[in-house]
Amino acid sequence: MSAGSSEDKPNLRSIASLAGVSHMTVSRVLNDHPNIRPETREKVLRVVEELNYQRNSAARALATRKSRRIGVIVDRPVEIGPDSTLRSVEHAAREAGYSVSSVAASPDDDGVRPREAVAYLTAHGIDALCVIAPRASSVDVLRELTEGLPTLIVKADDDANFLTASVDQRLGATLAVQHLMDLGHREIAHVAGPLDWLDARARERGWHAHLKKAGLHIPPAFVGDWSADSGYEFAVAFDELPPFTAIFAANDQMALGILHGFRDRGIRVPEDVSVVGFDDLPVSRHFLPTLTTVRQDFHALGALAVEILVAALEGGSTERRSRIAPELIVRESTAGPRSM
Amino acid sequence: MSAGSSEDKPNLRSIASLAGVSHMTVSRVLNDHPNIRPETREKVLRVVEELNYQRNSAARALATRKSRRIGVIVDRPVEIGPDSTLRSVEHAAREAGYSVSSVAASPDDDGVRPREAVAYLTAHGIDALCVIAPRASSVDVLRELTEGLPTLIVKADDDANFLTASVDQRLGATLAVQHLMDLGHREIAHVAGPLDWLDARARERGWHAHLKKAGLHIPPAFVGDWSADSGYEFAVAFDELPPFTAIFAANDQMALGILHGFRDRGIRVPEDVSVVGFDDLPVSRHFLPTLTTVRQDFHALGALAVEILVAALEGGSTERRSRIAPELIVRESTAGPRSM
DNA sequence: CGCCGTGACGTTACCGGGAACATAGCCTGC
DNA sequence: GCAGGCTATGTTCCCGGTAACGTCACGGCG
Repeated sequence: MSAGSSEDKPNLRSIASLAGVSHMTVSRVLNDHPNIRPETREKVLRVVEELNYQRNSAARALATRKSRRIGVIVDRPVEIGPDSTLRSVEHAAREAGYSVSSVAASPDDDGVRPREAVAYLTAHGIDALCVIAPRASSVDVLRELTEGLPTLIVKADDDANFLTASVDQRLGATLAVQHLMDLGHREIAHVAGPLDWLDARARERGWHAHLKKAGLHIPPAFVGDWSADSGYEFAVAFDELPPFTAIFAANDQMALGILHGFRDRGIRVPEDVSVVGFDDLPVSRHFLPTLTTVRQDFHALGALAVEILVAALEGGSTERRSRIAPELIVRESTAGPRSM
Repeated sequence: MSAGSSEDKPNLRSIASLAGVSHMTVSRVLNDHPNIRPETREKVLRVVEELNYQRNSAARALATRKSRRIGVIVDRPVEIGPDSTLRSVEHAAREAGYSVSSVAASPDDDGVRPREAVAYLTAHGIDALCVIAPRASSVDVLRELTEGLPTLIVKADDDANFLTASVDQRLGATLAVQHLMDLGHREIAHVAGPLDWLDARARERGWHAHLKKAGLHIPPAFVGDWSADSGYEFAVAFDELPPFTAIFAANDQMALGILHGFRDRGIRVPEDVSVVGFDDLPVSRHFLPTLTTVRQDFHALGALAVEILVAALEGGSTERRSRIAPELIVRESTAGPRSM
């Protein structure tokens, strides 16, 4: 907004001169030192605000000999979904001589708030950004926030603003639906994730498109929230046999909830209804019945993301996107339809 | 080992003077510049080696204007076990104005190698260290590696060298065993995690001690590897009804594998055998049967760990350790013994 | 034989903050 | 009326690296 003022990032000195004080005064204001006149403080803070100044954490760390960073060692993390992608991003980054700072959604809030997350990360100094399991709304916000910051988003669609890498979600959905069709199912429902999530959307579209191509009836998708609880809720909504013979669930957790809900309703899987999940969690092969699902190679995905990012950072960015093929894993939860 | 040489950490200049060159030459050697005579390079590297010199990443970042750090945003991570502790450590650290660098075991290797992990973390500059889900052997190695680095280990026993925080594992085991005893069980088996893991050991000891206190028979514990697969293997080892009426599994994943294995063997849960898990994963309430388990508040644990660490870093370390109480969650997988 | 290019370093000036010390105005007390 | 002590601010130097440029010896060449 402000007419082309600063070429480079502002620093202590530049705001000091704009505020008409010395850089130490600015430093003191920022560090909440006492003995600063309120009016001076305000004057400084106004300039800080206006230039959107952020302290350089490296310089600070150098001067104070404190990094304000805590190292964490986690032995035997559980490898599930986006978490395992993060794990392998960290691993691959470490191999490439990079370190990783991550911001994850906590169970309390309703997802990461991209604005805060980016602010936090850039404040601590990053050369590149990687976004895992994004929502469409987040991507829109990121578009403006990541100006000049090499950014990779784990999503399938190409994007002029971002690097991308992904497992082919539509293909995964197609594999699941095709498997059910091969078994003879013609009424195939879908329990989707929240459709603001790109992965949820891609899986829903894959399901929809493949049914359409086969000329089958397309029921409305039920939209869950990724949790097993939401799968359970879906399943217990049917007193009698439901109006379909198979379900494609957008992830394994919801599929598990469905198995549970159906059992509570006396609906048998796979005799009455077949269920397919998505992800192939390490535990899914032990669900009862064991779960037919679409395996994603999260590990390869994380490694690929880092490879692309590092290439963009260091070399002439060769590839801007890449896609990994998922794989159908057939287990007990799917069989021919009851009417056969 | 080397007789008290350096007071402070070595830096480029100190190496340079010891090697009889200028600091720029050292810098060039370290950065693999051409135009360095092999003998000079070796001379420098020898000193670097001897002083165990590590570049200061903050200074480097300041000079190069590159942090070699990748920011990652993960939306909707799965909240399971140690992973969720890490999540809340990150969250709490962020709130306290700290950032986090983590090293996690990857599925390929056999756990984090503490020496490499600490080297990596210190190379990137950390003020403190937090170790989650540690093995006894790791703790021993860390003892010598973390000299002068405030370190918190998530473990129950007090330790003169480290800060500690934990969920009370023995109490958790006691709750599980007591619950089974209350139901009338007198033959209570245990499927343990690898006993090098402190948590596994604490749970095994809790089980053992509580059986002993009640004067019950103490069968040898079966040692799994935390995975559902290992629980399955345990369960399918019995053709007939097993020689116990209840099992306390050291985590929910192994419990799930046990449920699966018993179903494959035609052993009913809870009619033939009761099963109790540990952790209360979000999915455990949807296992079939739904799993009775011991809930750990991983979130509180992570927050507590950071609180203690930050207190140690900033204030006069008030508390050096703290313990959180677990909670028994009763579901379908436990009932009175078959002989009743 | 003097010129110039190049290899192998050394010197100096930064990067962007903060600690320590210096300074200038003002109030207080004797 | 002035020493002494605050308060609010400025100066200088330093943190530990790296970039840019300077220096010096050596060797080929016209």
